[in-house]
Amino acid sequence: MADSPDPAPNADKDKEKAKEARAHFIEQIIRADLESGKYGGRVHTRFPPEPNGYLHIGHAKSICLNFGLAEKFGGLCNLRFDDTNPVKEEQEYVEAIRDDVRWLGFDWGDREFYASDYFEQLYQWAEKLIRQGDAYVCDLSAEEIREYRGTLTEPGRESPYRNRSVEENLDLFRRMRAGEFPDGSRTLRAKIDMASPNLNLRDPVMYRILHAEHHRTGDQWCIYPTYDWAHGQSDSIEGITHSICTLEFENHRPLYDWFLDRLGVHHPQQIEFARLNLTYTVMSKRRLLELVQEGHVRGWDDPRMPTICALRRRGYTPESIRAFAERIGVAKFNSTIDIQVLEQCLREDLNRRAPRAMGVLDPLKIVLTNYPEDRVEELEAINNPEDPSMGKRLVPFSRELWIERSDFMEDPPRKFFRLAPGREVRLRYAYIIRCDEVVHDPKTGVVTELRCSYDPQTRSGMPQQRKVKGTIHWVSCAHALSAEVRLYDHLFRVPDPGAERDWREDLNPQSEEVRTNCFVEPSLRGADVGARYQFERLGYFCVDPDSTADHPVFNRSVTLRDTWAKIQKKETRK
RNA sequence: UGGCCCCUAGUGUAACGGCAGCACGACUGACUCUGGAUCAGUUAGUCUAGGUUCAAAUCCUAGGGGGCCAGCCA
Repeated sequence: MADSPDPAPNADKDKEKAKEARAHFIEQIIRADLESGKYGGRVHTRFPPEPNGYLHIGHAKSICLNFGLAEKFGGLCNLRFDDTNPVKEEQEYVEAIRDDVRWLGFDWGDREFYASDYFEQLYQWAEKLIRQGDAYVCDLSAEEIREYRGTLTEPGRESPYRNRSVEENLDLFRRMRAGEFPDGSRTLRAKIDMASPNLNLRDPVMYRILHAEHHRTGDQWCIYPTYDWAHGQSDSIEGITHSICTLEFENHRPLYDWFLDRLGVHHPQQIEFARLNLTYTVMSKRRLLELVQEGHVRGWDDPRMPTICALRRRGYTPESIRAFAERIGVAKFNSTIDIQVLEQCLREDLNRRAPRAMGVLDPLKIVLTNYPEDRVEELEAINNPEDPSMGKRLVPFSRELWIERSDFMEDPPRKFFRLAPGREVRLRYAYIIRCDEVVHDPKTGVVTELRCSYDPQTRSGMPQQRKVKGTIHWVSCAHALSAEVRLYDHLFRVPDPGAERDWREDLNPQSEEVRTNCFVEPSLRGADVGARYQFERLGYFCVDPDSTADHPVFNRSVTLRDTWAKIQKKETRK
C-alpha cells in the first residue's frame, strides 16, 4: 500500500515541460540565446514608436511583448522614439506615448531615448562608410532614383554618380550637412547591389536633405537619416539584444545586417512577428488620423477608437489589455482576432473588480399601489458578489420606481422571464411584484406606466417560500440621480472595413447612442472620473470626463454577456 | 511577373521526426435574487499531391492560397 510509486513528481515535470514548450517562438529564440551565451546572458529589448500619432491596441501588443520579455528574463526594455522624420513628428505625440506606455503598466526607468540622440554618431558612421567605399552622394532626383531602381522583376541600373571618388563624396556629404544644397537635390546612398532581387538592397537612401525644424534638435540639422539607416544602428548603440519588429521589416533585415557588418558594431538579432488585426476596426495610422481629421469621431480618445487613450476613456483596464495580449499569442501568421476576445478580456477583469450598481437606461415608471406613499426603505445590496471584501451598500426603495422598458412586454413570447401583465418578477434586493395594470398613452398607445403590487413577505433576505423566474433592476424615482449614458457599438459595421468599398462607407452609423434620460442609484453621486461600475444586468460603465458633480456621464465599456439577446436572435432567425 | 515570409478545430495558438494539445467561441446540462458569474460535459483541425522515413503537422519537391517589397515614410 505504502509502496505505490508517487506519480506527482513526473506529472509535475511533464506539466512544467509542457508549459515551457508552449512558449512562443520569440521566447524560444531568446531561451536558446541565453543557453548559448550569445549576448552574455543578457536580454535587452526596446519599444520604438515614431512620435507621429497616438498608440493603438496593436502597439499595445508590441509593448506587452517587448516589456514582457524583458521582465520575464530579467532584462531591460528601452523606450525609444524613432524621430527621423521632422516633418511628421511632434512633441505632443511623445507625451501621449509616454502616458500610454506608463498607463499600460510598464516602466523604462531612465532609458528614454531618441533616434535623434544618435544623429551625430550616425553622421560619423556615414562618413566611415564613404571612406570604405560603401556609400556615395547621388545627384539623381527622387523620380530618377525610382526609374533607376528597376521593378520587382527587372534589375535596376547604377546611378551615374555611383563611382565618385571618396574625396568627392566626403566633400559633397559635408556640404550637404553644411546646408549648401536645396531640399531633395542630393542624397547619400549605400553602395550595395542594383541587381538585388531584394529592392531594399538596390542602393538605398541613407540621408536626405530636409531644411525642416526637428522637435528636439531644432535647426541643428538639414540632413536627416532615413529610418533604414537609423534604426539598426540605434538598436546597436543601445546594446539591444533582440530587436523585435513586425513582419513588413523582414525584407529589410538583410540591409540592417549589411550596415551593422560594414560598421563592425554590436549586432542585435532582429525577429519579426505578425502585427495585430482586429475585426470591426481599422488600425493603420493613416486611417486613424483620417477618422479624427474628417470628424468621424470626436478625437483621438473618442471611446470608439482603438487607440490606447480611447480604450482608457472607454473604461478598459491596463490589466485587461495585457491579458488580451497574452491570450492572442505571438506568431508569424497574419491573423485577425475577433474583437470579442478583447471585450471578453475586459469582462473577465471587471467582473472580479468592478462594484455593482443599478441604473436604468430606458426608464419605464412603475407604481406599487399597495406600498405606502411616504415610505422609504434602505435595502442592503452587495457591492460585488465575486468579492465579499467589497462590502455592502444601502439602496433606497419607495413606491414609484424606474425599471428598464425592455424588462416589460405586453405580449411576451415563451421564454421571456420578465414582467408582463399578470406576471411576477423579483426586484433585485427588494420584493417580488406583480403587474396588475398597464397604462397607455391614449393617443400613441405607448406604455407610459405600470401599476403593480408588491408582496411584503418576499423582501430580500427573508426566508423564501416561492421563487420567480426573473429578477430585474430598478431605481427609486424620488432618489434617482439623472445621468447621461453613452452606448457604444463597433465603429464599423463589417468585420473587415474597406475590403469591399471605401472604408468610410463601412462606418457604423449607430456606433454611438447618447441617452440623456437615464437614472442611476444615488450612491453614484460624485463618482470619480474614470471609476468603473457594473450596472447590474446591463454591462460595465465608466465615468467620462464630461461628467459634472450632479450630472454624471457614463460610457458603456462593454455589455454583459446577454443570453436573452442570443435567444431572441435565434428565434427571429427561425 | 522576381524575391522573402506564412498556412494546425469557428477563431487564436502549441506540439521542434514518435499518442495532434490548450485557450476562446459554439452547443448541452447544473446552479443562480444579475438571462451575469461559476461548475460539468459535448463539438470540431494539420491547404493539396508526391517523396524521404519503421514513423511526417514537422524534413524535401511541386502545386494552391495569403502577406510584404518598386517612399528621399516608418
